[in-house]
Amino acid sequence: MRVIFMGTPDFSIGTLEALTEAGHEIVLAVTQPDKPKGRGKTVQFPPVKEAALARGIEVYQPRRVREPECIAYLQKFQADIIVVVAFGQILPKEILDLPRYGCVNVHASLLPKYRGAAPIQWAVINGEKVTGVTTMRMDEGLDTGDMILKEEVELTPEETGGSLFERLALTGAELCVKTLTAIEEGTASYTPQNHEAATHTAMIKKQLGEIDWNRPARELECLIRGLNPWPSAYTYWKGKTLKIWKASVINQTEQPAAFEAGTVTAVNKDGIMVQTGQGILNLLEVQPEGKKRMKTDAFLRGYPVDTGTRLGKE
RNA sequence: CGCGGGGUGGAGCAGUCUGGAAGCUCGUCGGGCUCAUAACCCGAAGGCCGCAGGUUCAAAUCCUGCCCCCGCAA
Repeated sequence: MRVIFMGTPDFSIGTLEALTEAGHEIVLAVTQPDKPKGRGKTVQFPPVKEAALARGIEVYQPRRVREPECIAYLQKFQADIIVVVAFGQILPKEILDLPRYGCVNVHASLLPKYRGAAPIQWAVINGEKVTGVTTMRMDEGLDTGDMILKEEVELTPEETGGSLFERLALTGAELCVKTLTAIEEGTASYTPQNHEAATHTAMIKKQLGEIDWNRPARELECLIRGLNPWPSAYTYWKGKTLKIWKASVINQTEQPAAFEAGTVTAVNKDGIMVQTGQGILNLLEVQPEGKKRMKTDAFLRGYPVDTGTRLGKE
């Protein structure tokens, strides 16, 4: 099929590649405009742009897709279908109705759960056991379209936002190819979502990673995994930020907390034990400001931490 | 030219301001003690102090340029 592909981050690339390999003709890749990023504020291409250019695919980066000239431009390509994977802009009805087969979206959750911006990370943060990918025929709502295919993926106990991201990107790519095949063959079925059961996720903000030690250790451990590798969970130590990359929950029976939340209760080769609102969290991998991430025992060589130290904002 | 921290034996750090013997906590190797140990004791190996140039009798330390890593911000 003649496909217009819309996407922006790394997550989208797998699908772009898979569609190409499946023999579809990507006639245009639409992605967000270049933005100054990183330390030197240098302008960088969105990942999808890089991938598209590497394959000789034309790239289009409209500020707003709903502008009339943008719609007119897209129309010229006479695409059979538009595939949208984490594009980052809302599509107006004019575009949704443009191609013969409409617009298909690959969403990284089991709809109708986790509609919205960051379904992958939220699934980890919330301690879900299972999540997945859903393809749907887009309508004007936010992830409200009729579902076409769905595939479940189980989370591992060590799952991080990053690892799940990679797995779902692969799953999504395969599922998207299957979806197009079904559409092309006329065998696709469209299942309306149960809107009553819908849940929504907010965009991940950096501040979400600031650890509130009053929360249960179990929740914090999920938060740490979900926000790894971006934007990471962190606390404060001696006035500087200390990122927490890996931690484990120490089983603690009904004993009442002997320390205030955020207090280091013990330090040894196994890690740094921190009192939380419920249970002890053992810090296994950390990163001081300006330094690389390191195992806790390495951290302790150069930065002695005493029992009783308080973590968090002063 | 967005702001800032850092590059010192295998790891993490101190030393740099106030130039003048390479240090700390570990790891590794050998030996000892011990029923035993991630414990303790003794000993050893391992560093062009990111790279290049400059100042100086003398540079990890001061000056100049470059490379690399990282935090914030976006």
